[in-house]
Amino acid sequence: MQETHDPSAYNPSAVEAAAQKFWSDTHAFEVSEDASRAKYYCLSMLPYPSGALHMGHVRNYTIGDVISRFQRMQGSNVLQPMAWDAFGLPAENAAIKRGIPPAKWTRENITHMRGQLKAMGFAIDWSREFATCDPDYYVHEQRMFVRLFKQGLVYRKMSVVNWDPVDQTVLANEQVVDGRGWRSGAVVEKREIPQWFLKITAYADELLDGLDKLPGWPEAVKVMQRNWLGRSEGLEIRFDVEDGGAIEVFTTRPDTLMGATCLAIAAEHPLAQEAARNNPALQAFIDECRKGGVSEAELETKEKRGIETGLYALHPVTGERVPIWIANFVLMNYGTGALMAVPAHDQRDWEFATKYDLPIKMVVVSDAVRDAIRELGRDAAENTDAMSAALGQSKAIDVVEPRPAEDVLPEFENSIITEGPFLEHGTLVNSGEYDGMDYRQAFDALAARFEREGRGKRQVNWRLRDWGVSRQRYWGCPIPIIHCPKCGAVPVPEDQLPVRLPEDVAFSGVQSPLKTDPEWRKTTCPECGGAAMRETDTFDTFMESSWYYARYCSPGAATQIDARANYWLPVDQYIGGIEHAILHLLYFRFYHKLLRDAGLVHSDEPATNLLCQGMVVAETFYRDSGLGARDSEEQQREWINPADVDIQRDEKGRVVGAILKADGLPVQIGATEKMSKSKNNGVDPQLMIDKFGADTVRLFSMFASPPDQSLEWNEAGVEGMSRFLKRFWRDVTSHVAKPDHPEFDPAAQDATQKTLRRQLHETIVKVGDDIGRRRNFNTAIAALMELLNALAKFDDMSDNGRALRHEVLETMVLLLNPFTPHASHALWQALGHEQALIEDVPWPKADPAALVRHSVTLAVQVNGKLRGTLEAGRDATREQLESAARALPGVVAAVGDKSVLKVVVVPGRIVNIVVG
RNA sequence: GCCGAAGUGGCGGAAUCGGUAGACGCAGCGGACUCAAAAUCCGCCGCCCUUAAAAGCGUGAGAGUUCGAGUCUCUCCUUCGGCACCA
Repeated sequence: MQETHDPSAYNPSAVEAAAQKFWSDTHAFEVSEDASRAKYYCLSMLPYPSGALHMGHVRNYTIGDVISRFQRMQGSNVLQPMAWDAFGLPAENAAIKRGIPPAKWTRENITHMRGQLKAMGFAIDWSREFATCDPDYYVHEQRMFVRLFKQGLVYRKMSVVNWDPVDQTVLANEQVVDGRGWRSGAVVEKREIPQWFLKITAYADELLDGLDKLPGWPEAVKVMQRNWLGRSEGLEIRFDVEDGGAIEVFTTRPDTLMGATCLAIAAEHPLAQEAARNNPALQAFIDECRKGGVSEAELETKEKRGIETGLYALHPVTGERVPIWIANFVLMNYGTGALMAVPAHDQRDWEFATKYDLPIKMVVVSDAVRDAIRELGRDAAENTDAMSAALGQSKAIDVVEPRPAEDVLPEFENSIITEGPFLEHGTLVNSGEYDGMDYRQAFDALAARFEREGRGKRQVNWRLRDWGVSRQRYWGCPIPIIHCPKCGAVPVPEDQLPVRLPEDVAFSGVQSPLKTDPEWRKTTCPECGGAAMRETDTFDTFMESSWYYARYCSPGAATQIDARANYWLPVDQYIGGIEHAILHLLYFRFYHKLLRDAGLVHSDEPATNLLCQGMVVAETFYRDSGLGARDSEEQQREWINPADVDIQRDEKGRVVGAILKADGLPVQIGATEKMSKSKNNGVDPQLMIDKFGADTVRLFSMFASPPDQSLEWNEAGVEGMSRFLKRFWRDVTSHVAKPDHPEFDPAAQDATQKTLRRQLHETIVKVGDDIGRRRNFNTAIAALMELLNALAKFDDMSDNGRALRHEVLETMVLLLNPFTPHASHALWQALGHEQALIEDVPWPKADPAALVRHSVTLAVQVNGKLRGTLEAGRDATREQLESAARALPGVVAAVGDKSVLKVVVVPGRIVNIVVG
């Protein structure tokens, strides 16, 4: 390589190795509690050790590192830790595929990926590292579970899972593809098995209210969590069943009760089971409902189907007979597993009623319809137009002929809705004594009535369900429970924890070794001493990732966490993928409240600021592989890695095609998608580090897009970053090679020097604001590039000019440090500093005198269109600005002989002349 | 199906509080240097019409609010993330 011939050229691998060695030798990132300094806890979501670092990791941890190093330069005591989310399904899959035990596979991956993270130069305190599969870690999780068990926050109940009837195993939702098991291809069934649950619903109110105390979290995440929690106020109402028994329904719209034309119950509802006993058609329908997976996406996109049971309930107000149906869209685990269908006022009920020809009865109307009805009551014939208009608004039928109100009204009330339901709140009609009431009045009146009659009550329902933590898998934390035939489920006593997961197992099949090994589970009951069996299920891996952030703060503690945690917590900045917006971040918040209620932490929320990064995407390329036409589109394509493709362009630079480097023949260009194995569009960070150096990779991943948007990997763009760094390196090294110069003298500066120095100090302000407040790293880097471009045009070799160049370069080394810490470390030394940059060199401060501007450029518009610009003093009056604007040639031409109607003057920004 | 987000030049993106649309980078084009290439440096670069200038058009589509809309409101389209056992 040419660089090696020029000693002043930038050599990233040598620069980075030297900087990393220095940081490691000086333990630069190992921190401890120090009450005299402001703490800053910067946390990135811990990686799953899948084998190798991917670009998503690079992006995530670079964001965290930029913020960490920036905060350190602000004088904070910064903690940035790292660990491994080591339990999980992929290790089992790898074990099946390659015959390696999950523990071995996982630990080898960790070793490899740790080396890759170190090569990126992240300012991580490695002394706090752990893996969640370490018994030293999960023992605390087991203890916590036992404590919660004793507090009644843990319970066991039957719960539905995906069952593969061929492999005889439980499948994760991910392993169900189009309703079939991914390995066996068998149609998946729903099966109920006993599982352990954590009572997260006991904290539902607090999880909801807490969102209002998190101004540093993205609004989108808070909205998603709010909707997920799904608090709704309604009425629980009992419908008596004609031949005995009763069905409880929950509704948020009791005002539509008179419009209920059917009850729908879940297939798993006891009444459905009962009705099917002597009815083969019902049983067949229920069996049909058992087919397919349990994921909500699958259930909700299924065709809405139902079957009449032949049973009738009695309407709680009118006493009318209401048919009872079994419907596949009623969820047994939400509300009561039964609902009243009001087709006129609910989208799904409307579709169901239309499909099965059930009556649709309108009982709520809009204000416009209400007014029309009132008008009609006075004089029907003359108000048909108003009626039509109102009916149109409520999507109801047309009224053709003027007719008396007494004819029109009943028809209107019963016939509504050829297009769809009326979903808004309104005024009740066709509801007997409740006619004329609004939503709130009807709600209160019916609630009072049912509470008096003992037929119903006000009820707050949540969409949130308790957290099912049982997994029928091997590679996870064992659930510390012993099943005794006499004493039932008994928690493992403290002194017998941890229940260790055996790691030296033969893992060849789909079954968990814990379940197939007849010896492992044998134990004695802690209560009666009799023979008993261990629980063979393991925890959901979200259990481990729900409290790791707290463990970092108490390395080596004998308890789960100790007092040191309250120095660091809450996390000041949490960073991770937007895909974790709901589940992980909700469990994370929940577990923090559990730790708080155990007296271990003092805060209510685990993290004050949250940044959700977007995905890393890349172009895809493929060839049709010519398999059979019956195969799906995906299977017919052979995906080609972007590294193996050359792009072809026309003379304007537009992409016209792509060819495979190997054979020179064309390939198809696909969509730009998330990097994945299946689309073969992943770019290996290691190759990029080897080719360009970690600083360039860091710089590009921060420059290509703002952190919350998706990032498109593009190697030509990486080369651009490499050019910038090389240029900067050369500028600094050639500057320091020249003779010394005196201090910069502001009193002696000329106009060009003043302009450059103002840009320098504006850049200090902007970069600090972009990193510290806006978290827009791309624009911070753009501003630094602009400054370097300006410096390239500055060829002043006078003493003052050289002194200013020194100030610019030295400041840029510091401003770039969060992004390119290795190069900055080396260049700081090159600039002659004894002290290493990491040894708490502070962030530069802008000089207010350098920032002063004496004039501003204003845009001048005529009727909102730009017709010129105006250079004006900061203190110019509105009148001065207006007359100067009106004198501009472009303005004179645009105004012509039209009359000026209005002039809008916004000092410092714009003059807009409105003519007519 | 439900919840959330995003759509701006050939491409990634900028425009921070409703005030000059396209900063910065990539790609492309032209030039300098070189025996030549690479690297580097300089210049041009939204579309349309044009010798040029000027005008006109332009932020997914359609409407609205405003002196002024990429930005606010409504409707729609497309793409992406999540949907409780992938992590």
